[in-house]
Amino acid sequence: MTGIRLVAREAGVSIATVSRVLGGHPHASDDVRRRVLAAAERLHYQPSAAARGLRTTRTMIVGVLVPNLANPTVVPFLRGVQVVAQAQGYAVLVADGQRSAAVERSQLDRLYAQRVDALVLPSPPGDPEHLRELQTAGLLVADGALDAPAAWSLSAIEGTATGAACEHLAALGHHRVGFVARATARGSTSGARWTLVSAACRRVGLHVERVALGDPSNAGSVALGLEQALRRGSLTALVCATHPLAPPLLGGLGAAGVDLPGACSLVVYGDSDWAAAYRPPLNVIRRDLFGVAVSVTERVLARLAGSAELDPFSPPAAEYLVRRSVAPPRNPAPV
Amino acid sequence: MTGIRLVAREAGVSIATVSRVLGGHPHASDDVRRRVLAAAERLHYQPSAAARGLRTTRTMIVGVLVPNLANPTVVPFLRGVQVVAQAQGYAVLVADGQRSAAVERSQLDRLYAQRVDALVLPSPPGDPEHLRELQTAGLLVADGALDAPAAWSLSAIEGTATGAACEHLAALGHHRVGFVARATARGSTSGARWTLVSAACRRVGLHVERVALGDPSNAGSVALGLEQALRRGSLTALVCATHPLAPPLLGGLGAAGVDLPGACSLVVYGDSDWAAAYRPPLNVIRRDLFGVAVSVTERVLARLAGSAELDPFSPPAAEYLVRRSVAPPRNPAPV
DNA sequence: CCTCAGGCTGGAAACGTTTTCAGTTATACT
DNA sequence: AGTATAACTGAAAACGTTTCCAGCCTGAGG
Repeated sequence: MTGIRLVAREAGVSIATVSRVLGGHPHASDDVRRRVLAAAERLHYQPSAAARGLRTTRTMIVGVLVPNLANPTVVPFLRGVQVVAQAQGYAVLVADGQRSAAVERSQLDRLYAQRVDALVLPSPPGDPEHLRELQTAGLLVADGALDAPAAWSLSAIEGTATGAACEHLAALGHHRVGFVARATARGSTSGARWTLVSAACRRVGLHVERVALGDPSNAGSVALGLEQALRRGSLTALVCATHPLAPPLLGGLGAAGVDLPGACSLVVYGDSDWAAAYRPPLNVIRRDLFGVAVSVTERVLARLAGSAELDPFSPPAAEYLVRRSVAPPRNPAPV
Repeated sequence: MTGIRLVAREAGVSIATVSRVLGGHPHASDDVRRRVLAAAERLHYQPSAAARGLRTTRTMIVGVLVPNLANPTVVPFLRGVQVVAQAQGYAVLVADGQRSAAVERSQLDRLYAQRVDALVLPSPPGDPEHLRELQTAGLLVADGALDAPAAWSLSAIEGTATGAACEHLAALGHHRVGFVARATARGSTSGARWTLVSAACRRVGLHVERVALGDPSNAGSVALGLEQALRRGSLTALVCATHPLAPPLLGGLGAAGVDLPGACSLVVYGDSDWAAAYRPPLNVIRRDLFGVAVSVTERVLARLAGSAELDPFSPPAAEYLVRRSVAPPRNPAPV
């Protein structure tokens, strides 16, 4: 004898009654209600989510699939999902794509097998086709995750901020800037940003070239590579393609003895507490990922609750924050 | 007609057979096996985890309860749990205590309701009693989460590293150090570390006093408070109680124009990429939270799989990493 | 040719809920 | 007082699996 049946016996009623009073449904005499509540309390009864889910086809779980948990950037997003899910009584199942489209697919399948009530993603998945299949199979997918080219694309979100940053650089007299990304830039993010940056630079008459960061775990090699790149390209400013790349980049700069922002200005994509506290405080292009997660999750849960169709969500634009890591170049090139 | 039944019809067999071949059980003719596999594939069949869990009493979910998701410290832990869980076919349910014992309790209940196969925590919960109840109710709790006073306590893990840091400070000629924590130090972590630090300081003959960091979001006020505290106490070194506190602390130091490490040395609890790349690189006391998460999760899953009882796990000791944020005091106090 | 064994297969129960439907009792009218 | 209505309660079905058990069929050995 287990679960609800045990409570029923303890309270001297039927399981139907127990279910009703615990479910807050009407039609239960005060006497019975008291007895049931007491019994449930005494037995520490917690209805099995599996059984309930089976019956109701509602699991009260929202799934999150992140491309790569090792990237701290996703944490604010995760937290945003957490707070609204938790507030509305949902649990959160986190799956990690581990940078691999294959892993991502298998995780998607797992999420689907768990019949999560809704799925939210911080960015479009590597394999949109697969996701679309699951969606037609009934998976409720949050806003935008499928429509990369639309409002969600980085170009829409980070376009103007990127433009502002490049204008800033140009206005101060910079002429040649480097775009720092991993040597093997497999992330779609880096790629999209490269497009953004090169377009913006062209617009304001800045020369831009890619600078590969070697093995980020080896400060010495990073320093060497960086130094050469700066000299060879006579670059006076750097744009860091992703936030996690900033620490190794800064480490390399430090090891190479490059003065920041004197010898080289820096703008990095993504913000964080430490970026604001760095010496000098870093100029960044910031997205409010927490806010986005909150809105998106709220919206998908509302849709789940059957609220009317809402107009498509457009995430807030990123902003360019000027702090102290950008300065005029030491030797302005002649016009 | 749904789920397995649909597949069964499509393949022209009974649901029992479908279940068997999909479950990899023996006794299935090649012909049937092929048909079933094909049908399952065609229909994108994914068994409902709820139904399966109901029947097998295994949910293939491991729960993680973190005290506060906003603290980036937990991310490596989370990731550790993720990689081993994922590798062994488990999904991960993340619950956030949001710094509140009450929330934590309700989240624990939710986790229990979901019948997670195992629960792992980065640190003992605020209300061990409640957890213990759930444990007797059948929740499998990972190593150590319940026995705060034993091997898991911070004093066991961070004791010697703390000692090393204090000795280092003393050896360089420091006499008076400040312990920086939030004004309202509600976290048990800060408290435990204060005990640790004051004991270690006493042992090596260092004076130590608490320094409250005002509102971390206001760099000006932090700077002011810090400056006063340093002067009034004639402190020449600071220990930062928690990692998330370091950025505001550094920001304040910067705003106050305090030279690091010239005018003031600094040791912070917890490590991260940026701490190593800071200028100067920070001396830290580091725990390998990722490694701990991996071991702990592996162990609890092994236990779940019915492997023999293992000897209790003792997490690896923290280490004191000396980088460049500690230097001799500018004006060594007279002996 | 008959029997027996053993490999395959299907029927049906069970897992713990929620919910419908019908039944029972009490209450309020006429 | 009789009846209709409402309030409350319980029996039972259903959700989608897994698994036990029994039955069937095939092949082999006598």
